[in-house]
Amino acid sequence: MSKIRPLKNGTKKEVITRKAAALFRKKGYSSSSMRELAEQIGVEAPSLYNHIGSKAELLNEICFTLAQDYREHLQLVLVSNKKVVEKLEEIIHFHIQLMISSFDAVFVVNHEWKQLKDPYLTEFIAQRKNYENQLLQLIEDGIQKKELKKINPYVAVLTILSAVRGLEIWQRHKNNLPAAELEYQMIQHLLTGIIK
Amino acid sequence: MSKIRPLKNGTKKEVITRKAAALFRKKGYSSSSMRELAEQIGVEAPSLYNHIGSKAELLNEICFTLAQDYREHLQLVLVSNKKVVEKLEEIIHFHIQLMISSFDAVFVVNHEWKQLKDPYLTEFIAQRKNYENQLLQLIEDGIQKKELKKINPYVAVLTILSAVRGLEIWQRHKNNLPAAELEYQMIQHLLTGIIK
DNA sequence: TTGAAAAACTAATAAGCGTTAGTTTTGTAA
DNA sequence: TTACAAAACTAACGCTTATTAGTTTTTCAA
Repeated sequence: MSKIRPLKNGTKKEVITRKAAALFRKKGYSSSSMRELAEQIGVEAPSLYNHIGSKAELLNEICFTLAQDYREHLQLVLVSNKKVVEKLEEIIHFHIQLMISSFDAVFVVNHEWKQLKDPYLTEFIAQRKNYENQLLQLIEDGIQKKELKKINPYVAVLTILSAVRGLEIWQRHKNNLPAAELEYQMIQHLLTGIIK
Repeated sequence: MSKIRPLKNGTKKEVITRKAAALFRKKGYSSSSMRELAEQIGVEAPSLYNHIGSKAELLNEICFTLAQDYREHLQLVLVSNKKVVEKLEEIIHFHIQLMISSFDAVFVVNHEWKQLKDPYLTEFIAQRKNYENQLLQLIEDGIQKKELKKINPYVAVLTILSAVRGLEIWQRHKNNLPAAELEYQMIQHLLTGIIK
């Protein structure tokens, strides 16, 4: 067999991680075997261990790399001088873009984070809770500034996060609907409702 | 060990299925072992097979029992003489109620349906597609009757289904927010938006 | 061309899996 | 009390798992 060929600008470990994300998405983390992952790459399973430490490490990598993307973007938006509604639009936009550009990873993080082992599991939950809390504050800010209705901020965060998360279904369906149109429609729905 | 005691109005198989749903929710289907399930019930693993056929059968049972609940309720709502908006409210209401009354099962169906084996997997996907299509028609009906804005019906269905599905997070957080309040707020958000 | 490092290979291990076989215990009705 | 059926038990099978050990091949710079 030939050696694992790294893509341009990608270490071998990154290639393995990317393929792992794709496999984990299709079959789930626990149902994916290292043998199967190796086969996807064109190598025998033990060869993977020249580049990675363990199967669990792959999941850690996938989860925390993506979590950092989310956190960094949120910080950027929050410190900007925009209106609350514009900030919300930007956040939703980013979630949709990430769903498109990193579908496998987004899906795996959403579905398989529970398979993380401590201390990673605890850390992941803490980071996510923090993200939710920052969104909560943003919504409360919008209500206080009278940009938003007097809604329950917790439910608003829940609804928005759930909706963007649900985009995986749209991705899965390989729909004809273009991303820009989807994004516009979903933002409209979440911000202004559907009743005439 | 003592025999498996059926609850009032519950066969032994139902007890096992209920415990399985709880275990599958906490650990995922593939990461749950029959030995662990047996331990939860207070019995040795092989004893389970006096009551069930296989591990896969448990997942089938969980998925299709719940799917039938959804389908039956949708039929009931669709044939009623209500306005489209009222029908939507009722559907959202039912999803929330089911999330409360059958949290384990709802969660397992949402997360583990992929682990179904054919022909059950194919049948499940078909049923879900059918459910989505009926919702789509309802939304289109609402637009035509000018009850709803001229939105993209597909995105509306996606957003609504995703939002109610995301209620698992609310359930998980063991929040103080009462179900009735959550339900009212979420319906308001989904139907009328959050912008003032 | 050589030599060292990187990365592939084969073989194997220990643990865990769902499940079956065969046996013993338990519950119940006659 | 007896007898039958239900349901528990122990032991084990065949398979898959992630991972390690040890060896060979490949790559690449000197």
